[in-house]
Amino acid sequence: MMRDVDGAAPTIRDVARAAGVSPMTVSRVINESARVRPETRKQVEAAITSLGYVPNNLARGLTRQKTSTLGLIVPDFTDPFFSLILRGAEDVARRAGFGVILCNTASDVEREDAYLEDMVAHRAAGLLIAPVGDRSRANLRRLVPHRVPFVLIDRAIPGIESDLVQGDSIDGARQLVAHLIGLRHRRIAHVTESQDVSTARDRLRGYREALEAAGLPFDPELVVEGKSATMQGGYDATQALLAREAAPTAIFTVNNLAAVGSIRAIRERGLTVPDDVAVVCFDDIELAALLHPFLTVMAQPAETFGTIAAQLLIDRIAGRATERRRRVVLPADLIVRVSCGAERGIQPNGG
Amino acid sequence: MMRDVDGAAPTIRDVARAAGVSPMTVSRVINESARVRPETRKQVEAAITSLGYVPNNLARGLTRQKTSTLGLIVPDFTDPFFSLILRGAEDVARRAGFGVILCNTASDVEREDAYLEDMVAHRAAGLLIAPVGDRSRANLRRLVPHRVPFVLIDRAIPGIESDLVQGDSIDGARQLVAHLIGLRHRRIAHVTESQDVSTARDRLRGYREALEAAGLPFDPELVVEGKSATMQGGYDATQALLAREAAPTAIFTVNNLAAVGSIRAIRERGLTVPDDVAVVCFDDIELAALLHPFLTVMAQPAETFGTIAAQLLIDRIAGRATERRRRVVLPADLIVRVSCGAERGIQPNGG
DNA sequence: ACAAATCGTGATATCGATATCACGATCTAT
DNA sequence: ATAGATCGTGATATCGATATCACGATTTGT
Repeated sequence: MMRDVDGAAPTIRDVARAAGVSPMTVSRVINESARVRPETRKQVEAAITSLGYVPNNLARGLTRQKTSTLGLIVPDFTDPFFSLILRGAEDVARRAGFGVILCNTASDVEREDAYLEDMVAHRAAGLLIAPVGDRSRANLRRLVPHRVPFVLIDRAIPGIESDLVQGDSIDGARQLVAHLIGLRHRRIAHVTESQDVSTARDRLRGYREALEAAGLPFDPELVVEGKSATMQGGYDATQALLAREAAPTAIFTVNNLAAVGSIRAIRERGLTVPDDVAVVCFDDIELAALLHPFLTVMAQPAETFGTIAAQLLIDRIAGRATERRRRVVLPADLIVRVSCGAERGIQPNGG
Repeated sequence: MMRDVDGAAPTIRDVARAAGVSPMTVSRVINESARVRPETRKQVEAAITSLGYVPNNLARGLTRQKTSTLGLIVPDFTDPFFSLILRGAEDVARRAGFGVILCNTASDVEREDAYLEDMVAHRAAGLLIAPVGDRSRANLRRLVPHRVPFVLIDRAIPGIESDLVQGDSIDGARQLVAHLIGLRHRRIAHVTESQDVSTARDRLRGYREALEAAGLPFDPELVVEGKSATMQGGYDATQALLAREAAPTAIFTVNNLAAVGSIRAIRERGLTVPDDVAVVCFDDIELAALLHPFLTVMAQPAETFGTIAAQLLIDRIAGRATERRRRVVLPADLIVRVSCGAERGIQPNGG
């Protein structure tokens, strides 16, 4: 077994000693910035590789008073929507020389707060945040005095005037519901989540607008708020819906995970999608769709959410941004598959 | 608009001044460790909240010569298998007071190397690594002199004697193939990835063992190595397979993503799964399965991979581990659904 | 009641890298 | 040829927190 000469990791001083120069010169070499005699540079580089020296980021960040780390905070990174955002953001960040710290809030405001404080403690250069909801407002406000720039993703928060990348939830919901109406559905339910989340509010609004545009009445009984936009939330809400006397013939769920739960609940009741109940939702599940093109969805360009948000943030960190907030709204695409019942022609099923 | 009194973030010195004590006393308060008069503590705590002070982790890490950050390095965190691992690991880490930095290598050895160096620079307390493959060996070796403890996840690397959490790929593959054989398949193909990856080697071995046990010949023509264990890899490999004269009646793919690609290729050729070609694979796709229980898989407890690996790592960091490496092998479960053709009874389709 | 132990607090040095200023050596311009 | 600019390098202070030692004040034991 080989043993290191020295137990601790080599420092810039060790390199300096080995190369016969001052630490300052080593610093110049590793930062490629200043004028160093080529000969000296070579000596230093040799010392660096022979010692396996890696500069200490902590010390660097401390003196420089800033790091090149971005924080990325999402409610759940196993959700394909968010994991795509992460991938997009990570890619752009890395290309720009930033490292990325990922945080999973599990839609828990306190956990979110803990992570935000963590990021402040780490002196992250900036944050990309898909907040838990409006209740995150206090968390984000606490960020301001620390001067950490951040960009909100997917969810807006009234009163928070930061940069923002989001989808067009209102119009997307309108389209989805209009599509159902076009298929002759009249009793269309909406499974949503806490109205604390801007996308949930917007989608509910789009739902109402679509009904109104078609001259259909809005029935509050048909809107059920699951505990969260997850399978469990969708499942529970749908069970409640189906237990009603006048059950809906179609359901629009606030996102893809809720739709999966919804479909489970429908099937467990012995009903069929789309024959008994049509289902549409926001956000695609790419893997599932490839295996079996089933779910009719309003697909958002999730990865692009991530890349654009990262770009906005990096611009701002670099001071390349205007003072004013920037708001990017990306359009969503209606992808018609089986679950809405469209392939059966324009025949209604509810009569 | 409110303006901060001071432009910079408050330091421990600012808190000390505000509370009328020395920085050392503030340090004692925020570390809850030492004896501080309750009265003093209260004053300090008041100063902390009023200033919104957050201790600087960089400085802390520098003096303490260690951080409470774990690095988590995976080939692709949009892959549901890895994203579950992440969730498990992140959960355990957080509970133990560790932050987590996530890195996506995109199965690129050089990118992996860059990330590892990053983690060393950050002085991460330890690393959880699902390596790209055996070619990661050099990367990992470079870690040793820095004394960064790490745990390998999912993939072993010959010659790297670290802690390791993996599934039983040999037996899992054996079971999957035996299942196909039990369904009377005789020409069973295997879509694999680079043999640089231990799981790919093991699964190939299990495949061979199952054939052997059944007295079936091993035909190298039926083993195709995709460029990667992704949809594209599975798609390309399967296209090649189906172009052969004696096409297989069943395909065992090295993982779930490859299976999705495989199925696409099969369908594009106008064939049906499982009637024309049966498909089985490693790793479940939970979301897809809930929507439509189709894929017959060998399901690994991915989240448990993450939790156990994190525990092993944290133990080691805390010095609570033995000197010897620990190797945890978790069993996989065969989940029979549609794609293998089992529901058609034991009727063969190939003759 | 008095020595000894304990308590609460502070002064100082340090972690590793870099910003800043300084300084001798070399180069440039006229 | 000589003043002035430029180059290459180093010395020193500093970033923010903490380890360590020190020291007066209080408590404890007998």
